[in-house]
Amino acid sequence: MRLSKSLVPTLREDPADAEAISHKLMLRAGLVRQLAAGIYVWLPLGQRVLDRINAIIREEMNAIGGQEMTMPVLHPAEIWRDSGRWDAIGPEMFRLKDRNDRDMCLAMTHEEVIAWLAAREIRSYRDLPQIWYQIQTKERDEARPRSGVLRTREFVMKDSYTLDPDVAALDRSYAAHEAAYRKIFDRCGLTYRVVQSDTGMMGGLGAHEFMAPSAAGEDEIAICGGCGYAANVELARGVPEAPVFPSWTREEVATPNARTIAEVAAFLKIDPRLTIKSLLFVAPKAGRVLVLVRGDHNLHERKLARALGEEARPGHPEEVLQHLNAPVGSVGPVGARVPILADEALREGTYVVGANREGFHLRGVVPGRDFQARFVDLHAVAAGEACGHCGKALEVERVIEIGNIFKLGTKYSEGLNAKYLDESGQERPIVMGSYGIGPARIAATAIEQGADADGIVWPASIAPFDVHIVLVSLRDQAQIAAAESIYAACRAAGLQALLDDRDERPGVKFKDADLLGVPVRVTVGNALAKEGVVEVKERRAPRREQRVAPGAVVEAIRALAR
RNA sequence: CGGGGCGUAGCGCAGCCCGGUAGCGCACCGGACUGGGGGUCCGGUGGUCGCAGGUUCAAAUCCUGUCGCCCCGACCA
Repeated sequence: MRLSKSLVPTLREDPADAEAISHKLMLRAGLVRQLAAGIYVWLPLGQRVLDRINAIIREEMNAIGGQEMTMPVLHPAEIWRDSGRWDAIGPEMFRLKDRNDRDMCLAMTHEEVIAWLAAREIRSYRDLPQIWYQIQTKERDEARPRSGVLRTREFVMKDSYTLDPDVAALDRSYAAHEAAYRKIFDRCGLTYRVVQSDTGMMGGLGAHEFMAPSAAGEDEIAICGGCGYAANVELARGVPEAPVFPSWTREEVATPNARTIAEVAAFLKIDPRLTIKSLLFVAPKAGRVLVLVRGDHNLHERKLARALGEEARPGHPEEVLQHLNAPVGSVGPVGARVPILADEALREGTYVVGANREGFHLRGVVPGRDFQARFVDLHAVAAGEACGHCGKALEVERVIEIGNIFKLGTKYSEGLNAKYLDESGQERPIVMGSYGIGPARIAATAIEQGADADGIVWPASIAPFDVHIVLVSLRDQAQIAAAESIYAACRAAGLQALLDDRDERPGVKFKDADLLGVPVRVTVGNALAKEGVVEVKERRAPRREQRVAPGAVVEAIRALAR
């Protein structure tokens, strides 16, 4: 590709709207442009990166027997009603009506279509297993699109779906996907971990996520250096260190104007770990619940939802006053006339809690003796807590979710009547799995993990080009001739080549070359006239460089790649 | 949905508090010089100041409403 004739709109300055490194660089390097919140145009260079990522995905999916297909983006409501998700999903689904006033929606994902198709085409155990996949656009009206292409409302996703006769076969399909995913992310040059993840409110038989460490990530995982335990913090259990409990006798103490844990602890001159945080939640079915975590801990609302079996919302201050007869800052479990859910860290010990009386707390409260509660894991795991398996300290790391694998089970096959006849002629539901990868997230993650102060540093496997040829001066006929011959030679050798043949000053060209991050740069400049050589230099530190005759460039590039 | 911030030329920003000719840098166009890390000089093009109302002799500036975008949180089956 010739830069002089291409749309590669590089930006000298950071765009005002971008925060994440990958977001800034994808805009500056001319990979993408934003059309609206969470909706992006992929420009030619960005498209090339996506194409290479998708090619890798296709190879590895085909290698485990995956069959690619194309599915509709526009769906009838009917199949979503059959699975129960038409009503279960809220405003995140784009909904519309056709000219005959029929309910339609835009595809957020394709379990329903797969199950619909399986219901029609799969009859016998002889038809199983199957792996079907697609690389297609999905639409989700995200509450908050953010971080460039990391979280968008319209995005391309590789989704595959497995159809198996039973759970044992599902386990094999699942393992095949995990192995394929490792190959895909390895080939894309990413650093990542595989962690246990939440199966969510919709159930499922198990799930893992592929998580790439990055400051731009939206998720956190807990990892153990000792035994290798790794899980999303939505799920991760840590054992916090217990404080030394004083031998308090139970008594009411005045705590004027002390409402927050920090204020109460400071006023009583005690460790915040000796206090209990009491939060009123309201759930649709369970009703009001008082939720307790240790003073220094934060409630993880996802864990609460799992414990309750439904989503709960924090109670309003008026509700707290009405049901507990105390303002928010003085609420506690003793004498509370609502069910109590307490974090496991509170099983042992003696604590300070709100007295349900404004301006007072109770000191010396013993869970189990002074109030009854159901104990479950509720607190968000923090770095330094002990691993539940081996006792070593856990680390907490910010990550980007680049892929997930999920054992669905029979939820969708039952809803959409996808059944088969087994060897004994018995009708049974197909057991499904679903497996996603976000190609745009792979691109953004590669930038997050590889970029330096000068710009993008692409992994060679997914770079938009293999070689970036900088023709320094258009006024030197010898340079032009050499650059053209190198460009032709690279292409003949099967290398994707970008030729910077713009009439720009050298500094501009070098800056742009660094910004674009193509793995190898070939500079055709002064050294040609002086010494008859061009420079072949790698983008990634330590930026090794070779000076070779124009005819030896392809060989030199190959040598650098080794 | 809650909290915060921002909409002024293609991009990055100043001007707004205190109403009175719409500015700067980069980019772009023409010219000259220059030519290995975003070069210099000269001359230009380009803006209904997000939109709609209102106040005023006069609104980018004050008031009301509205739309859009970003960040934090909630949400992400």
